[in-house]
Amino acid sequence: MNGTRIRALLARSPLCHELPGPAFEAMLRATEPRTVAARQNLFHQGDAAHELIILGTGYLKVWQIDGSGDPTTIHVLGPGDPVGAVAVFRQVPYPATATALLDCVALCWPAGWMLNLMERHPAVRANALSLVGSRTEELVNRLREMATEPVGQRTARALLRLADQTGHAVAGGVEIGCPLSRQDLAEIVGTDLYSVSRILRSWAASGLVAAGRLRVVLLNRAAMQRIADGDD
Amino acid sequence: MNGTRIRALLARSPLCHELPGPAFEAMLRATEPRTVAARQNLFHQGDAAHELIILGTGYLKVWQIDGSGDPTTIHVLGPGDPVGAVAVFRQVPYPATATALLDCVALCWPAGWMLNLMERHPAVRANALSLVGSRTEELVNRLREMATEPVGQRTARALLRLADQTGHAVAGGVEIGCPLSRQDLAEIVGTDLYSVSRILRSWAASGLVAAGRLRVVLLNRAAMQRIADGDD
DNA sequence: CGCAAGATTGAAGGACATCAAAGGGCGTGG
DNA sequence: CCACGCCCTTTGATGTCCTTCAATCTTGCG
Repeated sequence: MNGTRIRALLARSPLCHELPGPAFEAMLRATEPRTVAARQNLFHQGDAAHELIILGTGYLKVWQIDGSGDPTTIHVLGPGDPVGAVAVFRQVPYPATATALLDCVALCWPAGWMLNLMERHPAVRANALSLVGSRTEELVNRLREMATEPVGQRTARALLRLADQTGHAVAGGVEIGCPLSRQDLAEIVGTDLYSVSRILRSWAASGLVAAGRLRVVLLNRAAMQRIADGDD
Repeated sequence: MNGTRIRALLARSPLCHELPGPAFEAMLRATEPRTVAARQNLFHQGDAAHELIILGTGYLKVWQIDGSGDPTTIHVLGPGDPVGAVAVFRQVPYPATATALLDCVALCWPAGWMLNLMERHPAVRANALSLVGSRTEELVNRLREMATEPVGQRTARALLRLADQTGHAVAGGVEIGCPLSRQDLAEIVGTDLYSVSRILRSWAASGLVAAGRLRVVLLNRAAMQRIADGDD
């Protein structure tokens, strides 16, 4: 990842919005890029939040494991997304584990450096607040869906979100941009891999999606949206 | 609610932590207390967030309704808790409805006044950030529980949270401090009132709780904690 | 006393998780 | 280059937890 691309990425990052020029340049100079191979962890649930991370390239999932060993995926994040920023700003340990779905480049800043920047530039804190706010809003939606909607509907929502976030156009539809197994999808939706497999299969049969190994292509967005909205 | 009590309440409020004395006094002077009768709404999903609210007395629930009319309770809030603060700071409409469970006194400040205070005092924004952060952490936990745990376990967790938050000691146990019907509990747990009724009844039979009309008393906290932890 | 709101209980059915087994792709190493 | 093995995926059978529907009971209050 070269300097020009990093600059462009950072300029679009929610944390740098309305950041004064000199502060932005300082961030650019201070970044410590780090590569993480697919399936490796960027950090682990319980680790001290030493550094602020903005994902440069690749995709990762942020997930938690509960008392009985059941994993749940909280977020899937892509280029430009801050990772674990809340923990850094609150100065608490990471509440979840971040695992690379693909080889990733992570832009890192030491936590102390970033807190210092925040003290000197209110815009950073304002951006952090608005970032956390929008994440919270999404979590509330997920919670409501989990509480009230059946598995099929939640799966449709997950695919639509992933398509918006990571999708790229292919012949006839939009392909989810990161490799997700049925198990991965199950951990996002809150079910098991068997249910996901059956649902995808039935949608494939009716031409809604094309499903392959670690791969899903959305073929009919409108119909998927209707399912997500509960208009079975 | 008299001035002394308001002062004490505000001093303990997470939003006022480390707020300079003069700013604190200004907040005290600027507050516009408002009473809200039980079952009335403080604000409604979609309303413009034109005031910041800190609950003075009483309890309220913050809830959303989904496309098919199914309600979900996001939070139960009590004295000292900010209500809808995220929407005010982000300057977006309230994403949920706040309904009083009891007669309430709400301390209100015009949104503009509060945003101005925030511009002048970084501590306010810092407090807002840490508040949203902790709410987010709780939401993530709720999401994980909703995704992986059975109804009984989630109900146990809800009762424990409510006891910690609103409970007061009574003969033999801790009584939940706000009146919640089986339907209310169901909307918190993510199930229906019939399941809640059956669960509470079976727990009452084994001496874990005492359940009455709009009333639950936790009689055996340790056993309830074991259920919440999945050690059936 | 009677009504209304809340709570309980039973019966029935369905959606979904679980268990078990077998069927593909893909990379790797022989 | 082929074959082996691993991981991902599919599919069937089975069971159960939970929702749904319907009816009755309880409690507090006007």
